[in-house]
Amino acid sequence: MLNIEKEQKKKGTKERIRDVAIDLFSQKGYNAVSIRDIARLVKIHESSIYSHYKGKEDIMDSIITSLIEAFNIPAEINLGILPDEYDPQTLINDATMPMIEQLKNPFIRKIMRLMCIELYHNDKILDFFKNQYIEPSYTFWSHVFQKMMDQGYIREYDADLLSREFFSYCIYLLFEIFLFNYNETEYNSLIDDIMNKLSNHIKFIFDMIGLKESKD
Amino acid sequence: MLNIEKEQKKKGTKERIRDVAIDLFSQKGYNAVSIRDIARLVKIHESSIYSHYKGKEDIMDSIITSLIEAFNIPAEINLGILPDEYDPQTLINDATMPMIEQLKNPFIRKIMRLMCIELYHNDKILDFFKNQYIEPSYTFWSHVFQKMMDQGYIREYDADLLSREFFSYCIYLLFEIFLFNYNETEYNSLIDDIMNKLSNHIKFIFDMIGLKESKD
DNA sequence: GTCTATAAGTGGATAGAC
DNA sequence: GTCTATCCACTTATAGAC
Repeated sequence: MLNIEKEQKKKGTKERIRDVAIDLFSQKGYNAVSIRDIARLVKIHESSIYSHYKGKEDIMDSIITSLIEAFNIPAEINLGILPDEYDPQTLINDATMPMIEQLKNPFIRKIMRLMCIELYHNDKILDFFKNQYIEPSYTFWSHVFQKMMDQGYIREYDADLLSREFFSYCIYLLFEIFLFNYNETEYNSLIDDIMNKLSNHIKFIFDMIGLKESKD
Repeated sequence: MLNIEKEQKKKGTKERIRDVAIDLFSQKGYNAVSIRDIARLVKIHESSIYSHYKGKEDIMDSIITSLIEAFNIPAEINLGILPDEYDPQTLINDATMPMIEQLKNPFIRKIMRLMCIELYHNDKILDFFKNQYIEPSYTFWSHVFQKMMDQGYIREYDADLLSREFFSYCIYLLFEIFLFNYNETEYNSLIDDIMNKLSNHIKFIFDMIGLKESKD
């Protein structure tokens, strides 16, 4: 029992260190934050951090693991989630909603912001972003558009190009939010703004690629 | 005469410091580079740097001035450069060519990379990027598309939205190049890749917004 | 303008008492 | 597991000799 208590206390501090580190790293960037800054906010001595982590980089590695878990992207794309009969616009809305939902979670916001900020400086983040986030998304959307074409919902067009046209804008929005329009205190209006822009983008794509008049 | 010689020598060192700083900052980021790193490469003592700049931040400020000068964006948009009769695709190509040309200049590449990397960490860069680069570009392209509509080259559509659809992708490409696909040693194939993607994007926009069959 | 010398501070990290 | 004490490498920056 006493061991379990100790274990929980230990685990608690370790997580507090990680959470404070996420706060600081996502605000100031990895390089601008010191072990001492973290220790000060956790309210333990800086040397105590080394009882939980090997060092500063070890904390960052632990955060990156959280990042990967938070996104939890399946290795293989499950296209079974796409019903055979479905209104394209609704489908896209449903598929982009998780992105909006993620933005409402402050932990995810911090961790996404950290990802954007440290993308260039951290090889592990870069690898995750390129190979586990961007690339599978392009593949996913390519399949979605191909399916829509096969079912006659949209005009025939290169599915990979369509996927790029659609999803590149989503990544652009990611950078717009976290690199050059970030305001944690007003994230509600920020989310409204993003939803509005995303909605306009989807509207544009379907105004252009939809069947409408041209089918007759 | 002797004064001029001294002046030139002084100016030479000052510029060498700035150039080395651009190299290092754009590779490692501002925080990861020390005055000593710069002095070592310029082959002067670190203290000598303070004869030319007030300190590290002063060097960065000087670089930001170069950045602003390099882009040299006019305060007011000159739509006179747009001829009245012009093939839309060619017009867009001509207007995007300067972007490609800029990428061929190694100095501009470094300074753009630095801009992307330090966007979040540096308020002056952020201000330049948002207010002097992004915003005027959106306005410019909005006017271009409006003019095309007025002349009947493209379908009627919200010009601001079209501008966003077109130019957001350009900014996305900027980040793709400098944040997550950068390779200075193979920048030739990189430029080919960018030209290809940009060309596909322009093709997409005009496949969608062009008159073609629908006018008949 | 460049150097030496040095100040004064911050950084990450470890040893050992409790 | 947390603390005190300490190390030492590295940082920006200045004063003053040449």
